[in-house]
Amino acid sequence: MPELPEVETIRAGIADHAVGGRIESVEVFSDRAMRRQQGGRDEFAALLAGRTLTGARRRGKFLWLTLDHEGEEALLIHLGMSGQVLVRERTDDAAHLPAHARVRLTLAGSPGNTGSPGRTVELLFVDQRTFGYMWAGPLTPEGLPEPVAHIGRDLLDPALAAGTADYSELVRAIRGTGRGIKTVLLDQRVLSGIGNIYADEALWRARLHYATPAERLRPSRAGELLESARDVLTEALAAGGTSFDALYVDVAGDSGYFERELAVYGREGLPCGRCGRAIVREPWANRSSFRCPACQRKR
DNA sequence: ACTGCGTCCTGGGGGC
DNA sequence: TGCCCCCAGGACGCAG
Repeated sequence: MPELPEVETIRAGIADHAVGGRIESVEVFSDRAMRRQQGGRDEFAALLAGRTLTGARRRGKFLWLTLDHEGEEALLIHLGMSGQVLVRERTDDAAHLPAHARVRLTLAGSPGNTGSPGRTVELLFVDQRTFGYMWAGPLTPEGLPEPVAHIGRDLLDPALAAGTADYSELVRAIRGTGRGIKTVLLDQRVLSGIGNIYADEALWRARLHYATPAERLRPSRAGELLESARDVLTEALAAGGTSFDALYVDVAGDSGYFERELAVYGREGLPCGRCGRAIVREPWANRSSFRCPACQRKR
């Protein structure tokens, strides 16, 4: 399930294997993947045709590829819960497209920084559960695609290094609400990139119960939680992301290896790595939360 | 203004 | 063995 580390892995893969390519054709197989595009698939295709991919950027779970005439327009990708991006040699046989292929871009020119110029590759957006989408359109003056304009910075953004003004503002924002701390961690407007898996992992590291009212955290405690979250994201990124059922793969089709590092998520009944108590799974906001009942008490 | 809940979707797996 | 229901979840829209 793609959260920040998985999306960053994909961003880096696209930078290596697709940026520099010129979009020769755009094939949209699913209107649902175009649901954020006002003008639908025709507008999407018209905007992209002939453009060259100049860079791959990310904020939280949002990934976008800048287009030539830098600073003006971009191709946005959100992976939802099951989205993948595959970049591979172009195949003519449409029957060999993966199941759930939603969009295919054919890239010519000089795609990637490792291959030889003149080859042709395809960038496939594959998404079984269809919560993901693509969108093409203008960048705001801040350099963000319009659907990203309201999304907060993420913990790998240098602007959120500990001690910066933005970091202090983030701590204030977190403590400025009585909502449960996990709800705040998942609010992409406050802080982006964290989903259900890494929220539970960060809370375990910080020994916090998910329902703790955010306003009850002292600034130092909020800071500890943020550093726990930053650590878990960084470690997961180093491992290439988390994968459970092959729904997530990187651009080459390889799965991540962070699953084995998880302390609580998906580990109901297994011993806590700190105290040995059995991890519990509890219904939370129409989903599940995993925690150690001893290390993360409700107080 | 702010919060929280329902909704979209698919296929794998468990239970009967 | 077969069928049905549940479950996973990101982000947004809407109700209160």
